[in-house]
Amino acid sequence: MRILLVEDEVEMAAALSSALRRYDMVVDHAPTLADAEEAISAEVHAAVLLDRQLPDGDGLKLIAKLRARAGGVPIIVLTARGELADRVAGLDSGADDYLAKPFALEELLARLRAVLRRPAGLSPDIIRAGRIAFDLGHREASIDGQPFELPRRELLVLEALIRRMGRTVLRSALEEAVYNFDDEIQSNALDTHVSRLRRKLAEADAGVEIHGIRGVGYLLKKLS
Amino acid sequence: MRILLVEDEVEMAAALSSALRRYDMVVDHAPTLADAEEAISAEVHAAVLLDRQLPDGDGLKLIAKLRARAGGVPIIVLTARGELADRVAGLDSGADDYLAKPFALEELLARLRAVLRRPAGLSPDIIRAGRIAFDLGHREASIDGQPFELPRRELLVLEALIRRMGRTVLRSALEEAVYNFDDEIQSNALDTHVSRLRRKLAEADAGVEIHGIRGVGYLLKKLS
DNA sequence: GTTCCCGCAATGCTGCCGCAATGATGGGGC
DNA sequence: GCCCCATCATTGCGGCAGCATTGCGGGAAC
Repeated sequence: MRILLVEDEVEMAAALSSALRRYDMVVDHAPTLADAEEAISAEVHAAVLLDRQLPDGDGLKLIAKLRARAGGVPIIVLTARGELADRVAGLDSGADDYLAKPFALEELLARLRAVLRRPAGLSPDIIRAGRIAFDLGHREASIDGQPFELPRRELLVLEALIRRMGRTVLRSALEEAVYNFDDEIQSNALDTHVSRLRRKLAEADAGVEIHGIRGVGYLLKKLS
Repeated sequence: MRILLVEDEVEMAAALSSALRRYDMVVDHAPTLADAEEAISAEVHAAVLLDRQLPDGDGLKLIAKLRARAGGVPIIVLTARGELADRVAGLDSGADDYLAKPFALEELLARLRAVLRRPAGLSPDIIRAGRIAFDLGHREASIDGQPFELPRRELLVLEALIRRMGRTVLRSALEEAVYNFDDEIQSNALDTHVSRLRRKLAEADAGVEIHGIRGVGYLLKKLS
């Protein structure tokens, strides 16, 4: 289990390194953003511990590169800035967890365990299909950077379909994605949403189409 | 996006529900462990928000069941107990994140976003045969990653056969797999489905063939 | 007040599915 | 071997369930 530790303070780095090694992890230590970039191109890591305050910039800048190069590496951001706004920014920038200094070593280890438990190969935050980009984090669709606004239910349909792009989505699964337990439905309301979404996708020339499979469900397909 | 909220305090539950709904999530609310168990057996949720202090026990007890029944559901534990030991216990028991009350709604939403960014439920139940992959969870077949679309009945035949790959499936067993009790059939309808499925398997060059065994049933065979 | 989402119902249509007819195949009896 | 019959395979066809689409009205949000 190889971990990348991006941290400039020598004492902190030494303490973390030895602690992680005690748990049978291999630690690569990078004191700067530049070192970190070199490290991620040379090795594949099981997780990244990332300090925000580094001599050559904010650690968050590294996240995009990590996502691009090694898609699903779990990232835990370490920082002295414990304010709520910062914590939200950390998570929203794509990190998997966020820990404010000072923290107990034990807690870091627990969070690391939690993050490593997750299945390997995370999907990206933004799914692209045809000319559509769907931002799962902020739940919004766009076409060529222009926001593609949809009513709530149609957005839910699109999200469910795009998450399983090119694969069938059972009709029942779609219903569950769109409707609540206590939402009672006695009509073909779902069909109408699919239909209206179809029309909008076509009008916007989105480059995808919704394909219905009789008796089974739907699937989202790239247009050839 | 369907969320299960396990929380007994009515005010807290109401606040969370409305907040989540404002972000276009579909919320099932369970005030007790018993309700929660019922909910997870009835539905598949994209994530679970779990309070620890419930009228009928510690919320952590639910985690094992969630893992057993719906493998990869992200779980966020909510609790008033903010002590370190508790937080570590929460994460180590299999939760994906842990949030101590009181927490800012914004932070919960950010953590939920982080956790939902992960791939939607990897279904481990995929059977491969020849060039075909059959996803039991999603009831879909694919060839070389391309969806292999089939009408419902033919899909059911394929599923029954592929589940017993290389072994004979009694004609009666096939009938049960494809038809309900109250479906009355008086013809060779099953044969027609087998036949049509055969043709499609051959056309798609699926690498398997359906072998008929006179007086007994059928079996699915790899092509040499 | 105005806008627009959403559920409902009516309509037309597509293609699945059951049926039956015909052809093919295999196994047993002699 | 040869024939015969039971069983299976295949194909065309028609009915109808399920899907697609559209207009409408209630109601929520602003």
